[in-house]
Amino acid sequence: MPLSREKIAATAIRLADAHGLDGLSLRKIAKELGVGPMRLYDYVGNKSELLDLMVDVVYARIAEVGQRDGWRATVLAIAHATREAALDHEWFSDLLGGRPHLGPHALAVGEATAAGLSAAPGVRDIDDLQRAVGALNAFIIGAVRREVTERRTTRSTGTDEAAFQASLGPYLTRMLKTGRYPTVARLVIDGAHLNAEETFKHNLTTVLDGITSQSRT
Amino acid sequence: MPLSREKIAATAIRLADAHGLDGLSLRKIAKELGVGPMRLYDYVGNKSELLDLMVDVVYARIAEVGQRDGWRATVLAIAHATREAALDHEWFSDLLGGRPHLGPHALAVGEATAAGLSAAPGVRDIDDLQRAVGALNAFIIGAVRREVTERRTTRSTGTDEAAFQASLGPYLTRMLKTGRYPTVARLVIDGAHLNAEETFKHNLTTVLDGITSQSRT
DNA sequence: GTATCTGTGGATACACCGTACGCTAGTGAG
DNA sequence: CTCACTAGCGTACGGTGTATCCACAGATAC
Repeated sequence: MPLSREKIAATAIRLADAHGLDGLSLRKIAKELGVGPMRLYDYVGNKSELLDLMVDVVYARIAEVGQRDGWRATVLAIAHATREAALDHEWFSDLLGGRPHLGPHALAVGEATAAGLSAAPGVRDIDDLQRAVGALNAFIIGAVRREVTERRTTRSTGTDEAAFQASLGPYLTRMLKTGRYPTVARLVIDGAHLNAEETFKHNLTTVLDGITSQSRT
Repeated sequence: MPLSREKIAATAIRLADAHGLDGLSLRKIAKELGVGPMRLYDYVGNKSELLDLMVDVVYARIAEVGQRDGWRATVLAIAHATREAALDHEWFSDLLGGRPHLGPHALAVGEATAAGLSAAPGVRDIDDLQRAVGALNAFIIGAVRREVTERRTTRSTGTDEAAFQASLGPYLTRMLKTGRYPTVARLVIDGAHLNAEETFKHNLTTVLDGITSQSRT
């Protein structure tokens, strides 16, 4: 059985997609590949390195969005591709931002993002660019993390109102009845369940508008 | 030895502060408290519940910022308190956003944030509020996660330029020499190391400005 | 006083994890 | 043929979360 980093990573991704990071172990990967667990160490130094490799494989997909017409379209495309990738590989959102991502594809995505933002109005010098990259990446990391968490919660509590009421609902209902959280109550009770993709897009635009309207502080 | 959830959580927080979440185990907590590990299960259902409890203890501290004059000052204070808490308890940034945080203190912080934002210009109805809360929380989660990651990286690679050059630097230098990442290279080589607190504040302002300048879409 | 029951808490065990290390078999060179 | 090296597997170690059982002490009933 010939092995390679790519093959190990692909198997790991498949297992993580199916079972999450908690369900991913080197033994399981090895078993899936029909080899002994220690074989994997010929190709990856340790589990952490394997996780980094998996992240970079996902970044390879994000990097495929390519150049768009104009900085804004480019940055938007990258952000949306990141979100799509995280929804397809939910474990990615658990890892995103948790370590420096320096694989070749992560660097390529970082380059495309930074190059795009460097052309944005409001970004006048290297400091501006650093702040803008930071703001955008912070938003993306946080937004996909929250969205994946919400999907997982919905999945584990049921996808309809009745199932929610049966599990998390009683506790939350009891807390909201205290009257201590009126705005949260309004959000939970009255809040339409906004379309996630449109929310992401809207808030991404909010952040970009904030970046482009920045005056020198 | 009388136990309580509070005592267990406080011990867990102390251990996690010292050793990170990877260095936290129920056995170690139990040992620190001088009891058998299974004793903890009289007070917390499982490890996951303990982590949620720890998160809510940190939120109790964030909730202490109290009301400020005006929505903006309130929201800024909460965001800064969240960052401070995450810097004091770095494991908090690993958990933030990864599960719904519904403890009483987390709800209190959520309430203060939402109530503040509901008074912001640009937030006209419940949908606007939901999007604004989402954008702000996404930013905060992402920003503290990135900042803590950067601190950890700096700590593990050394705090000066020579140590960085000795560890991560060779790989990154080699990658940047390829010429494939010119903007990233500029950021790494020319980029001043911006003050983290000021960057957070600046970018937080950017997001809030984006929120308040939103026209109906 | 003795016997029995109940509750508390520790000990043991299980299934699993990442990774160190040793051993064996096969292959190639001399 | 013998020896050395390499590839790969098996075993082991120290650790994890959590299930389960047992012993002991105290309380209660007779």
